[in-house]
Amino acid sequence: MNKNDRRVRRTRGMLQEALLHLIVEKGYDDITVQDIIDRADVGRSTFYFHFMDKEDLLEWSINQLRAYIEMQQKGVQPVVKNSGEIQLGTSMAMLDHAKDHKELYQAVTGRQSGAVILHYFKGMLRDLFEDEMGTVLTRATPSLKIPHSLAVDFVVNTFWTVLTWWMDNDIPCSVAEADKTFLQLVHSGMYGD
Amino acid sequence: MNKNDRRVRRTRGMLQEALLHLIVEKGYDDITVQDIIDRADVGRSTFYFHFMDKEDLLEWSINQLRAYIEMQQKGVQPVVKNSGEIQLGTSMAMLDHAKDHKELYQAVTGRQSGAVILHYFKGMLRDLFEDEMGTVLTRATPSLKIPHSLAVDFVVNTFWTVLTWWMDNDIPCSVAEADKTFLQLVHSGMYGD
DNA sequence: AATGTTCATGAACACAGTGTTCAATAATCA
DNA sequence: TGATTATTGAACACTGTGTTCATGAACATT
Repeated sequence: MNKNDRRVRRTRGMLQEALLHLIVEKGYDDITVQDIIDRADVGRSTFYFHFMDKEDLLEWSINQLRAYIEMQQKGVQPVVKNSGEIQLGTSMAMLDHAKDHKELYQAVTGRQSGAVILHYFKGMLRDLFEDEMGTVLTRATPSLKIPHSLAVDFVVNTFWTVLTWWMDNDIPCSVAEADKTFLQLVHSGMYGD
Repeated sequence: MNKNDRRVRRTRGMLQEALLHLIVEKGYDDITVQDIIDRADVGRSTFYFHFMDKEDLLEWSINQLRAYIEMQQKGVQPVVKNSGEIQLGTSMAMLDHAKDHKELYQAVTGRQSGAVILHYFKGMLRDLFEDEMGTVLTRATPSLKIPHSLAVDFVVNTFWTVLTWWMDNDIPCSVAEADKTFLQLVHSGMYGD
């Protein structure tokens, strides 16, 4: 299968678009392969020619997003200011993207979501944050008390918490403010500083 | 349907036990109703006489757990020490329970889990923590910068992070130490204090 | 111990969704 | 243009769901 064939690009594009729209409409878990091919107007056998199943299509779609975020993220170098404040590219890039695709992110962070989609999404976040933290953490603080793996999990889950909260409540809160809240929680918790 | 009928208690008990064992064996999502009734050795129609579906049985089971934890938790009053340290009953009670049912908690926190089970589990955590925090937060700090709903989410997710990390890595770390780590992250983040 | 009530059983059923196969057709590439 | 490669749709076997119903078993009560 030649991925540069115009037909292939077209088919995969339509399937991905159908998936994303359906996630917004009914949540990932309730989607059936039938729904996807109906919406994309693609033959059943065609779907299985490209992807093993629904999950395979999701994984591919998430990887497309990952590539995009990685591109955006490279613009912002992770920084540790003198004041102790941290700045990360990943969180800003993700929040920006979330702002531009609010419906999708509301669906992914909301109750309608699914275990699988969460798994892949958080997996992506983990990779992205771990990259940056490798740089920041060693530079910023040899005095970190908790294990590295727990630190990464903590950052990922705190980001997820803020993202979910930001998406759920229609709060007139800018990307910068959301990012600041995230960094504050990670850095100093609810009371520290 | 009389819930005190010995037959009812027996049937529901067998179904719950089957569910929990199957969660450990293959993860919630992969379980079918067929699996449950096979393992419980209960008729198909009997299952549907008691529960609407797999999810209904799960919800009932989680509520059983909630009742148990609430009982345990009441032993420990939430405290704010002079040093600023916090002490919560919920986290200790949960960690204790997790220690005694490690296989189950590993299955629930692990990759094999499911969206539905996470939803109910975190819902339970949210209720329990919110109760305690209503007391602690108002008493401890009028200077909390983030909204209350975000604070509760943050506590729940941070607890989930620590619990998951504790279950995943077979670290020889006591309940008290895990609880301390959790409280530190919530209170002061990774760097604060 | 007998009785009326309630629960448990298992087989049968219609239904929805999955993933595969195959021969025919249409679009693409070079 | 001709060879290649993707797409199509219908048919198929399969797995699991949730319901129904007549029969049998366990229960509480007197």
